[in-house]
Amino acid sequence: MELLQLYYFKTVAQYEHITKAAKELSIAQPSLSQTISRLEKELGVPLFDRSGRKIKLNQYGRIFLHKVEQALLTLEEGKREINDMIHLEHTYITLAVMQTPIIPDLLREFRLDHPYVRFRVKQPSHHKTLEQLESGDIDLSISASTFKNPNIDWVKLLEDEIVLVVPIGHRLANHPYVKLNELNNEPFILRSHGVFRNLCDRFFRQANYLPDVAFEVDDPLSIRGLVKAGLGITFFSTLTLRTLKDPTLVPIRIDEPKCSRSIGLSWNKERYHSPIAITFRQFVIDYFSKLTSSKD
DNA sequence: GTGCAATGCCTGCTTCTATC
DNA sequence: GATAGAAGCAGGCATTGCAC
Repeated sequence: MELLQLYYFKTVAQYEHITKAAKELSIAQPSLSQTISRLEKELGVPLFDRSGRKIKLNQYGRIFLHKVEQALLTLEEGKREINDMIHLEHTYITLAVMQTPIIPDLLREFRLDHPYVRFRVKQPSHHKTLEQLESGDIDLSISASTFKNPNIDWVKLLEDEIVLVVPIGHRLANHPYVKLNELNNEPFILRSHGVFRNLCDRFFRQANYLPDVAFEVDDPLSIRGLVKAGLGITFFSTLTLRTLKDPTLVPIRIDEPKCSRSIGLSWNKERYHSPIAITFRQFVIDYFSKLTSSKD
């Protein structure tokens, strides 16, 4: 069995059409037909059901295709691993991150010691992040989400407290603590959708409190602007507030319910990770560990 | 009639083996 | 170790057979 046969089989399986697959592979159709026949002969079973002019992957073909894809992927990863060893200075790390101002600081610190590393930073949805972790399109994800997938490893980086934020001079600005259900129709400015909005809605449900959502905004900068303009109050994570360092925004801790989220690092343990991606992974864990201890 | 998969035969390349 | 011939194999062209 040869690698070429496997590439050819994969292409035919994708198209379920020998002529189109041959065109794709830039070889003659009879040649491809024979290659598939030889492969089937070697395996001792047909990989396709032939019906007239049509060929369709059968149960053996589907099982074999799955194994072939795994084998070809492993070889690709092997090539990538060797390439990484040769061209360390051109290594890319692809990162999915939540919207938080701490990420630029994290990347800046890492690049002080590793200036040759290039980053691709994405902000995909929860669903897309899982998809791309599975496919290996992203190396790591830093987010408040966890993924229900046995191949995805997750490490908690920190517990990020969520606080209420009011503008300076607000009637609540002098309160060290508040209870959510004691807010008395304060207008809220919230994200229109997404993970953080879902989190806020969960807090409201826990407090059995129906909020007056005056503004739903996509952009966090706009939320900040609206709060500063005195148009409402909002939730911020303490992590975000620490990096914002904005004296016109007053954080108030929420006494009830307990409002926080777990920020974690996720990666696909079944996929190949370049040495520099593994170095970065450990750097992120250490960075957040230091951040947590400095906060205490 | 047309389109498509399969077959037969040929060519060229690679690998193996024997010989020097 | 180098070289020449044999064998095996992949792929191309021409063609066939079959389904639509």
